[in-house]
Amino acid sequence: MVSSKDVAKHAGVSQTTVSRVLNTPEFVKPKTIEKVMKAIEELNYIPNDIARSLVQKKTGIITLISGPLHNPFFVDTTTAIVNYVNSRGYKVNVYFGTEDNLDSIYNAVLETKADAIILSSMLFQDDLFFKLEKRGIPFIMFNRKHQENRHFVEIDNVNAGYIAANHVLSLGHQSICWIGGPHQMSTFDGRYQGFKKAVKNHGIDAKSIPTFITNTNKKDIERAFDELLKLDIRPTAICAATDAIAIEILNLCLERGFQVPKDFNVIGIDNVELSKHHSIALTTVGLTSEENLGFIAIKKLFEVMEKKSTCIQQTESVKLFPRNTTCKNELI
Amino acid sequence: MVSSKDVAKHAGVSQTTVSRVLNTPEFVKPKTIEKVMKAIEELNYIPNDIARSLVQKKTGIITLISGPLHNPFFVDTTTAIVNYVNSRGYKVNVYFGTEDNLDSIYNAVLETKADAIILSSMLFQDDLFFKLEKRGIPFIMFNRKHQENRHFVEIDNVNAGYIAANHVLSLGHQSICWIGGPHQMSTFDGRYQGFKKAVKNHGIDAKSIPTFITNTNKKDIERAFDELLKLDIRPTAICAATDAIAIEILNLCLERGFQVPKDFNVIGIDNVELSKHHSIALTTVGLTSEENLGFIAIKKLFEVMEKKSTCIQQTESVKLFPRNTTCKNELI
DNA sequence: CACCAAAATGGTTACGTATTCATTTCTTTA
DNA sequence: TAAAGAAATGAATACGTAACCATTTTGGTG
Repeated sequence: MVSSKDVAKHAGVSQTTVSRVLNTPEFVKPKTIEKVMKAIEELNYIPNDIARSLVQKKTGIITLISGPLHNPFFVDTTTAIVNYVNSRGYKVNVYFGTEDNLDSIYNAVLETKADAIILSSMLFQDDLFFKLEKRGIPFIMFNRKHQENRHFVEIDNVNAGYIAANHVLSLGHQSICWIGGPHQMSTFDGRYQGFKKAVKNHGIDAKSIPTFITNTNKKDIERAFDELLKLDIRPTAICAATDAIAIEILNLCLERGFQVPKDFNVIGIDNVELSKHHSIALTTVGLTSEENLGFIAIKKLFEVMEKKSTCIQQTESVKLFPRNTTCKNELI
Repeated sequence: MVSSKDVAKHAGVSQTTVSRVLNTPEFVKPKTIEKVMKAIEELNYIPNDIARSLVQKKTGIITLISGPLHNPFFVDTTTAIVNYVNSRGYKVNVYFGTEDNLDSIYNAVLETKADAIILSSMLFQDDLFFKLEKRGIPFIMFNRKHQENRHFVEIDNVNAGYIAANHVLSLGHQSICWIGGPHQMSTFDGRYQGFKKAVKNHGIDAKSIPTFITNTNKKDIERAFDELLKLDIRPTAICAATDAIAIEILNLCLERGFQVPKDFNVIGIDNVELSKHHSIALTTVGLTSEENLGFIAIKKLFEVMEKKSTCIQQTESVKLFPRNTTCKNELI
């Protein structure tokens, strides 16, 4: 391992000067720069970023705790976040959190020196929030928020749920249902609140509406779908809390020989890139803005790191994206 | 920032002992461990992994240079790689390489102290290969290989191309075409070689077959597809070099009002997770083994890091996965 | 030519840990 | 109880860089 000392010796200058050539060349005589650069070249010297981190107390690393990529939402956000972070000259440590591995991820992350953390895995009540605040590293949540109501960027979940339910109800569907995830996550909770509100607005008793609260892995969604098929009155429209769930429902429908939207209407929330594919063409609710939620969040996080902002509390507006998985209820 | 020295002082021991408590507690008296742990607790001490990296000359970081996630192949490999690396207690620096940003990624990566590198972006002739060997860091390529023929895990690309072409030809399609990427990438080159071989085996002059070599972003694929539609004899089967291309072709077909497989048969290569979705149901060619290619590669990389292996040269066998985007040519 | 300010360079230290080697303390056994 | 060996601890150092402060060199001016 060739160090800046070796370069210094080889160039006949001090290590300090080598450091200056690389960081503040404007304070070094051109001729000296030349000498040092030549030595760097000849010795094939590469600065040790670890040593630099130690002395500067900056790692240039952002930690991302994302959900798994089989959820297309995280495909979009991970892309946006990683690319933005790298374009800013930082590195990204990526973790894909699931129910199983979150604890070990948190342990690893808390023992890692990163300049900031961006995560989506936070629960509404989560000790992690306080651990992070105690740790003193800037952090931001995207998609989900904590009950402390700080450091988050989310979509207007309540309104999204409302718009989704309202859409299918307005299309004449009398018998609808909800498939969502655990309400410890602000996302699912908010969206379901909005869903219920729309249902009530249409004069329907929310309690009469079949509601499936499930984990979001494939198997559990399938289990919920099987339950759904057993209902006495089979719903004509399925409101899914996320596009990921909706797209998996789509898959299950086709697998079982049902047609969408003929047999079932399906609507999601998130307006994921994949939902735009013409083989999917999922009706969904998503950001009014063109920007990706992960992108909005990571930009905000950099603002915090640069002390331009201190506390982020941002809720983005949403709108309907009608596509081919919903249609007027023919039975009317 | 509370350091191990602070803990030492607070516990009334030396810094060395603090270090030992954390790393080799079997050499420390139980009572001393207790004292130190109490101090760690009280001071809320967290070891500085950067300082540790500096002295141990190990960062615990693996660099992953992947392709972009809008390519579903990289969704699968990134998932497999990141999860495996994290399960081994390492961290992953992720980059998504495109035509535009590869140079800056390489610069960043070469200046980053990682314990190893796993990448898919290598060209068949690529200076990067030699730079990496010079750098002396273990590295492995997945999906693509370099002409030096070392450090790679790939699928049997030639056979994959052969199987794909053979499949549609055997279904009675006389007029077929090829859409692939630049041949500087071993993947595209190998697959096209196999495609041509199958064509010849069916007594067709390979030169008569329309061949579109395109960049793999959405716009360029669309451009190729438009060219395809202008052909005098419109092909009934489209062989795509990757599932990513095939799935985008699917999208374009539907967008333009064509039906698959009625108007066009489409076949891909890679057997990407998304291809199994019933809305897509893409016929494709993929690994015989159940394991993901990224998973195979990252396991091999760890073997190299542990000096169990030195040079990886692995080609995995493939087979056909017939689904709904291909069918017998009705015109026969 | 002498002097002074500005420019350029160098010596030393800190960052926080693991490691090496030396020293002290404890345990066992004759 | 003394000696020898084992167990436990500590002091000093290295890792490779940036930063701070001190020193030398340069260039311009009277």
